[in-house]
Amino acid sequence: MPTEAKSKPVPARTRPKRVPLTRERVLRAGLRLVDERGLDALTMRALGERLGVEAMSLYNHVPGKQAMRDGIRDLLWAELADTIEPGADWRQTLRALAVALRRLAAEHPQAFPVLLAGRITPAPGLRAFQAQLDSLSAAGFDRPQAANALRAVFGYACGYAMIDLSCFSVTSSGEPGFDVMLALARSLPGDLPSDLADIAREVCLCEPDRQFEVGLEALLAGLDPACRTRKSPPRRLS
Amino acid sequence: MPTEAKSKPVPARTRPKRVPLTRERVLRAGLRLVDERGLDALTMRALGERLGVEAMSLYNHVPGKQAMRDGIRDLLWAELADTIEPGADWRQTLRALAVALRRLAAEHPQAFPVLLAGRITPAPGLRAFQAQLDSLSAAGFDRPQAANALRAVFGYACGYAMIDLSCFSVTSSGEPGFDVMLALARSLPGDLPSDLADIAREVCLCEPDRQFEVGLEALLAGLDPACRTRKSPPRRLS
DNA sequence: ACCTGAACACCGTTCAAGT
DNA sequence: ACCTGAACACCGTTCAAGT
Repeated sequence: MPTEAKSKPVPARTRPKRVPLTRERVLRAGLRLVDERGLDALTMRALGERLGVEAMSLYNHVPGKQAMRDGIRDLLWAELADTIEPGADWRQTLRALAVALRRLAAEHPQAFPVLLAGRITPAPGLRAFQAQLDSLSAAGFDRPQAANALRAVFGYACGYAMIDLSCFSVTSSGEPGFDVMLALARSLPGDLPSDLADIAREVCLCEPDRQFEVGLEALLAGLDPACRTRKSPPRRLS
Repeated sequence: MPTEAKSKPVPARTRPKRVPLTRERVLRAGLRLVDERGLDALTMRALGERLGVEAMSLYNHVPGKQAMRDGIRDLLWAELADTIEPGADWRQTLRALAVALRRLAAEHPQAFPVLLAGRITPAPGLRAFQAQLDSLSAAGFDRPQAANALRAVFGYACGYAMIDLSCFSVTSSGEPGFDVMLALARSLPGDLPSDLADIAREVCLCEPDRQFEVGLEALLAGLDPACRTRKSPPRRLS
């Protein structure tokens, strides 16, 4: 750029460039704030400070705090939708939804609960649901069956992920390492009877990654419409 | 009682009797407040008013607001534990846990999310888990298998219940009545493309009560240790 | 022992004023 | 068009003071 140092003096202080605020930027900073310091730390003033601006400026881009929470929720839904990779058959498609949900929870441990806070699923989520339902329809599910299967898998994955969060806040990776044991021990209240502490350990230290899939496969098998037409599953002897 | 109007004058105004405040009473009023007006409405001042007392008095019974939320969470766990009716075999036991969870969500639509808010399950919940694990052990599950089955069913029921809450905030009972359709239509944002509105209707209006059990039975079938020892489920032809 | 009034720091939100 | 200062009502919490 030859015309660089021409017209304006550009006073030596190359100030932070004044990146303009925008709804998108505000919401994204809000999500980061929640992820790092928890939902209670999401404060107009704290968020303003993080963006180098007074709290009142945020109202130029987001109508209020409730709207900000809704916006953050929409960000999560969008991230979920972008993360689902379409599968070849209905099983793959539902599996992809389930693992995307659990990955979302792992990446936003503190923000994840707001995903389900609203009363209705926002548009990006509905679009993802649409793709799921279409895949199920193509595989021979009628529409109500498809909606049911979607609900069941979505619920399973969500609930499993939330339990991960309340047990494995430290780490959600494979082996029950020594550090996890230690962190768990520290987080148990001191006055807990030792038999109950054992229970807590048992429930927390099973292999969540593998077992998540065991349960998921069980669910998928049970949702197969080919299985559900026959009334009693056991083999006939004739 | 013959000695009734004896010693004290009992001045005509039979005042509200001054029921003494207590930790239990404070927490229970807090739960009711959350159920009626939402988690954001849980305020020391509002709760004090409801109890006929200034906000600061609450600190004599509960150390602070976070402790109050924890206490409310413990109330929910206790109610869950009291609501589970022990079953004859492991299937019945897990079923009972699942339906108790979903009933809890239906009875405390606004408070239910705080059940999973904490980092660790409180004692009444652990005791319920203990009973579940014992039942599973007795049925031939080894301990890790038992913990896995518990996690899977708990997660499924929780997640399913949360979806109920975000769809059926109006009513969660059987038939998709006209009022539900109406309420749903009202809660959909006006600018939602009509094909996405159709998706929302499909997902919300399936028969959640019946389908909850379909998914649950599928899961239970898949968790049966008798099924999981064989590697590939399809029948052998020999 | 339990409740209260006054006080402090902090929060969401509004609005007139700046540029 | 976007940001700010001052202001208001409300919140959590502390503490000395009442009974």
